[in-house]
Amino acid sequence: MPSSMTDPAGPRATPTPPTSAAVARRAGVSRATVSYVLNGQAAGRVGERTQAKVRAAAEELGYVPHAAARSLRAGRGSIVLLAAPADTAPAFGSLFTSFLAGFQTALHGLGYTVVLHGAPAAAPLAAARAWAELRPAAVLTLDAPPPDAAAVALLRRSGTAAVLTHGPPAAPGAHTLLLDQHEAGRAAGAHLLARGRRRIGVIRPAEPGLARFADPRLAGVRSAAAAHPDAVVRPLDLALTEHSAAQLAAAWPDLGLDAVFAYNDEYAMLLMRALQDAGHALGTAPDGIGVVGADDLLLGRLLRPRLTTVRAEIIPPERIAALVDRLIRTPDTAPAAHRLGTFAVVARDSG
Amino acid sequence: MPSSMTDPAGPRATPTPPTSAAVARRAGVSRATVSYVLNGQAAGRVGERTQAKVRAAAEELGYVPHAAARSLRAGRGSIVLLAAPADTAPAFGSLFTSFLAGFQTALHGLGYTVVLHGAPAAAPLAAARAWAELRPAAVLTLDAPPPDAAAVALLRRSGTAAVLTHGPPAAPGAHTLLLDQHEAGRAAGAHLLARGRRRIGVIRPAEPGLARFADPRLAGVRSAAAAHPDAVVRPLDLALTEHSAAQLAAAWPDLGLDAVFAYNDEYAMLLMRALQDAGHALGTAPDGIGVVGADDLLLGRLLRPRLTTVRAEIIPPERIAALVDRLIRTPDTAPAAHRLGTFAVVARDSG
DNA sequence: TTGAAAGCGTTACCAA
DNA sequence: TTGGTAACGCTTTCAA
Repeated sequence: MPSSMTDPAGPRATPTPPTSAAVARRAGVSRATVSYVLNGQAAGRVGERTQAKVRAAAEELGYVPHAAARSLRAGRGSIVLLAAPADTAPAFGSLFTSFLAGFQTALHGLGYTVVLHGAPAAAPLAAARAWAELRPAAVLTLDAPPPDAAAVALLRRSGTAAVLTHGPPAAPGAHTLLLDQHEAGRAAGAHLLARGRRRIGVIRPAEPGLARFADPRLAGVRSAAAAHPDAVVRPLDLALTEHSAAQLAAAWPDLGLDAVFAYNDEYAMLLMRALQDAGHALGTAPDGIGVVGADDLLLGRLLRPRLTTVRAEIIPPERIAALVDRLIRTPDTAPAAHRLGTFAVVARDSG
Repeated sequence: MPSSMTDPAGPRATPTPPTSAAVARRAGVSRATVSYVLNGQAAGRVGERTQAKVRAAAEELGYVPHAAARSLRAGRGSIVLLAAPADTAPAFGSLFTSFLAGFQTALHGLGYTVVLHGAPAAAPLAAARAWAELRPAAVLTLDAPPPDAAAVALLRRSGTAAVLTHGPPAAPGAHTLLLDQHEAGRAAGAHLLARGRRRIGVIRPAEPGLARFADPRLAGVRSAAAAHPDAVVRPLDLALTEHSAAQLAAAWPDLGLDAVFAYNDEYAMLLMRALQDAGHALGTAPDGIGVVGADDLLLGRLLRPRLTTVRAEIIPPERIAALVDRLIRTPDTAPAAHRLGTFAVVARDSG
């Protein structure tokens, strides 16, 4: 049976993938020469004819260098590890997806490989150990709780040049990418107060992963209200279901509130529908309930009244990628906080 | 200066992270013994006292094994590479985010590491080469266009046990995870036709990455309409902006349509709002325009009329992870198509 | 212009 | 019960 015969089941997994040694053998040169040619270090060292032979041999064999072997030898890897457990992703929502895509592409352009690690949030130290096995150049956690001092120390000692967390809070020894949710609440609260609202409800989503964002937002509203002696702030629990929203709407008259900060645009839409179905007026209508969402989704502009919302102005993922790259190159940079963005109110008709 | 003094700038990156050799030296044993102890192969080979010494030394040094060195030695890696370029993620939407989280967690539980590779969709062969450098156990592309025969062959030869693509179409030599968009269109079309609609518009999103899903959906509606000689199907271009929707709504009377399949719930919401603002009735109202969306988002239940939608019943990510694991273990399984799920209409009031 | 050899961190075989 | 040693695939210094 001729070896050139095609396997009808398609290409099979070769027991041993081609190595640079195989290329060298086929081209009749040494492994060193192969390395020089294939890494562009051949100028003035290897003859033209030899280079051509090497390239041809590599091509014919379908040779692809082995990244692990290379970085083992080089002593430094090019992995940027993104730690984002399963229950975090929904919390970040569609913003997360698009951020991830841009961030990933930017890092790729800088020569890094992004590894997504969805460790089921175990003990911080155990998680850090699992990450450290990959010898990442940088670790970026979107996780809560953030790594503690011991976890950061373990990573640093195992060669991780930069550890970044998404905060607040700040993790000791790590850089912090700061997006202050408190500020979102403060902006929403200040806006409603300036519009004359004084009895403000604040939605606390029932989804557990969101408490991390919701609590500081509530505190932000409270801090805005502190300037007005007659202002009242009241937390309201709400799950992302029609049933939960109907319950809240039914209880509304007893709450005596004139406005609500709905955590985000989706909760806002859900609540607005339930309030309207229960016969309440919204926005600037007489006795209308003021509603403010967050995230500035398209749907907010399609609602009636149009939804006032708090928008996060996030710095572009390319800049964050560049920051990570810089921190990797200067591993001894003192840990600091880096502002990820700010919040601004987009005023429409609902509040 | 005592070496136990804490560095005020936090733990610094050690020039050389601790290796198993360092642990051996500290414990006064050989590297082999360390390996046995730390991998649980020590039963009946290494004395209790020695084991304790080794563990203590590893702990004190903060030793963490080097995954790349390990898999180099083992000859097989545990990476599952997920190829999803930046412009694909938005196309999959929030469904993608939640799928990704579940899939990732499931694979992690099976001992794999998920690597996200957002190669800016270059030539298929170049992309395959970049993937092959990581020597992944499996490659799963969500990418369009799918890898061609040469790309698949390159991966297989470099040791990738399983290559999976998301289709249709099927890629030669690769397994296919099948989610037939044609069926979604057929289901929507059949539903509208059964409700007596005959002049059906089909939204074609302007976003380029979506054509891949939109075109088969359109074809599906057409195939459903083929059974009705008097049925008309007409593609309608729409971007995800209020302006674009307003344009389409303004042109509506000239189109002479009585129903529309809006690609998904977001486009449906956008279009419904624009049609309502232009004075058109929707759903079962007299002369109401029938609207069908897709994805069964919460927002569809909040619209008025409530949105009829096509829902994908996707098999759970754990099952897909198990499939990938099985294919890795039996690398010579003949390429086949695996159904990812089916589509069903959720009938509400809009169409 | 090319090749030989060392070494990155691991594990597994074989000898002591 | 333990240790020496080779090998995984690659790059780079040094010598020819």
